[in-house]
Amino acid sequence: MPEGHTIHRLAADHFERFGGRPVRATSPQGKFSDSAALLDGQVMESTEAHGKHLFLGFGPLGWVHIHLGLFGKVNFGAAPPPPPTDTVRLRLACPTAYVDLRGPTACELIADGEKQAIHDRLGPDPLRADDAACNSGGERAWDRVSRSRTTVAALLMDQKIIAGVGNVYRAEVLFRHGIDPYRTGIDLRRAEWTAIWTDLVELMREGVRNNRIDTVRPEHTPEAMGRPPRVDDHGGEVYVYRRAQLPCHVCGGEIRTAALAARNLFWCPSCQQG
DNA sequence: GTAGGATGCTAAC
DNA sequence: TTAGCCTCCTACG
Repeated sequence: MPEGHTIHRLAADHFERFGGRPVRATSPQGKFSDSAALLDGQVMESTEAHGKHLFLGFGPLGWVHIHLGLFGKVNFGAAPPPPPTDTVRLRLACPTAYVDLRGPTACELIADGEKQAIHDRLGPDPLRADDAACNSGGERAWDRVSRSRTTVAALLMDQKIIAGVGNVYRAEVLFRHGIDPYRTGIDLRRAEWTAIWTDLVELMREGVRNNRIDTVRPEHTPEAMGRPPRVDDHGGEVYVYRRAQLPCHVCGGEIRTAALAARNLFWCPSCQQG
């Protein structure tokens, strides 16, 4: 689930249900009990996302900083909440709704300064308004990308360079621009990077709206290509992600996979030669 | 029932 | 580069 679009969506969903109201906070699993006791009865004043980091603002008390990691899950429901299972790290509840957090890499109560330190070590986020505006984030990322001998596939996953992109968006955006994932940053042209950045802004915004990742252009949908309808098993329509050894939707060639920076990379060698 | 993998990241070597 | 963290789901006996 969790790439940047998921986290921005979670920020909005938390605020919609709990924003401006006092919440009940518990940690059935126990690992967040002390902080939950402090939060209990406090007002959630704001919510915010930067890359894959979620911040729930509780005024002078500080922020709940949540990072889902690979396994973390968030589940919203309508009141009354069912009895929590023992894996629930944090449950927040108000008279109308509740939310359960399970398996996060991080769930901690932090102060303003600690929150700022997290922002400082993250790169620009295509989903943050000031980064998207006038391509300012894209330009900032280009400063680093254009000087790097690292592959573009690895750069896209580096949260210091660009925040919020995960394994699905990296594979898909490279396919959409016909870029060989093994090209290095220093070898990319500025126009290619600008196209990647502006595409990510659009794709990820749509990801927030739909709460899933769809990357297939209208002219390549099964209907447009005269092929039977399909469902990718992670819930969105994509070109290459987790489609190893299947035929490319565009050229029919075989999608390849390889380990890169401890993650599975997927690409179409014939469509991505640029 | 069990093993293994997954849209992530960090610390330690 | 690797191990470790945390949970859920699928594939396989």
